[in-house]
Amino acid sequence: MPLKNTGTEQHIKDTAKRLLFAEGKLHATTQEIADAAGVNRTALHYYFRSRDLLIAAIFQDAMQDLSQRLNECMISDESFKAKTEKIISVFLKHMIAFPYQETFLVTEMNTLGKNLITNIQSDPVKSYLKEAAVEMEKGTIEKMNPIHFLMNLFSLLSYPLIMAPLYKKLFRVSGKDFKELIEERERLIISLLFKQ
Amino acid sequence: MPLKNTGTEQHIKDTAKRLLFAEGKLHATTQEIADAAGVNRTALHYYFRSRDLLIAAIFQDAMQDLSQRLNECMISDESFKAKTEKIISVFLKHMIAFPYQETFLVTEMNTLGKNLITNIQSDPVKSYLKEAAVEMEKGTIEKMNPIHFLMNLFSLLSYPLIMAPLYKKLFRVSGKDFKELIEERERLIISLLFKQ
DNA sequence: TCCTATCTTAACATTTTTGTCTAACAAAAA
DNA sequence: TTTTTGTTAGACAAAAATGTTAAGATAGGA
Repeated sequence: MPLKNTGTEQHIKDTAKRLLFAEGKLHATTQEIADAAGVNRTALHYYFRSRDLLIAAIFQDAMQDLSQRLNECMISDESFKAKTEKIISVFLKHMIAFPYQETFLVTEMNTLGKNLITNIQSDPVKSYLKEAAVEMEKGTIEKMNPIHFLMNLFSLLSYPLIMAPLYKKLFRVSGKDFKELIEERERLIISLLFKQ
Repeated sequence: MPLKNTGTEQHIKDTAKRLLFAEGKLHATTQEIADAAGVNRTALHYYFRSRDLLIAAIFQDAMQDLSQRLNECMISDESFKAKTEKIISVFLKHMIAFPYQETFLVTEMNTLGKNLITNIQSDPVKSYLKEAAVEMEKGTIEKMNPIHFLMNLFSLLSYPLIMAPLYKKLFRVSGKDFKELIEERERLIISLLFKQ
């Protein structure tokens, strides 16, 4: 709780978030982060004491942010399909902004991540899964373990963005064309998951 | 090219592959790799000169291995659906054995990966994509940019395994149950991608 | 005006890791 | 038996990165 809030602490966090989760420089050193933020390296220690604490802070921020917005989608008062469309929209925006956040999570799961993951609320997810089961009974989506439905949804959303740098090379697609491909997926995923 | 082939070089590679790509210890030090292989750290330098060269070697091996098997599926003499089933089977086996290899690729794309990716043959992929387009005309799969079809396929295959540690916690599923879930996906993915 | 939180500069200690070198040794090959 | 090969052991140099500390500078608030 700083008395004079100069915004430097937040600026450092934002910069670190951009470097790691947007640009994919997962091994960025404290020096690189400080340089990118235009502050002295000691300022990082002044605010966060250690690199690990800074990283933990930005990861927690990002997860908090995303999971809250997803929870809002999941417990909203709309139809299952409308909810799913919102989830897709929210998640896709997040993935476009921070494509490396999930990769970071996977690589650091064994070390930093352990505690952070347990913070994820699972109640909204459970209620969303229940609704999926109802839809399966109604026949609007194919019958399967609802967990499969969720895995399918997030697979189709996340993976192409995680692999974007590879796919651009492999398919020889420009950044602009790839962006268009990704945008197309919003309705493609819906039409793949829903029968009607 | 050792005169007496004692298998130590291969053993080191296999161990490194297991540590990094199977167990996900992507930051394993030369000491840790040597210990896991039961050899002296000097032996690593004796065979590979540097950590980077060792890593590059195992990554190239693994990519070579996988892409060759996938290419065989893609250019085989079977129906499109049969090919796709084989691709799923081959890729799933690989992902189960080395779930962290793709994550490693993503994190190291900017440094080591640059050269390695260009080695990927894209001709079999191109011919597979053409066949997909034919199937779309026939109506056996939904009409879309064939690149979407391929992205969908690999998304549905890869992502759940990349995220396995997270999903197990999130859904509170045991390793055994999760393995069953993954095995179910083999036919689930087919039924999702093919209309008939 | 004085104080204090914010932030810089600079120097330095520490740790971690990589990579190198040399000596030694066992076992197979010549 | 001698040589070569594969491998260990130990010591060490060098680099990279983190973290600490002390000494200011500066500006806004009391």
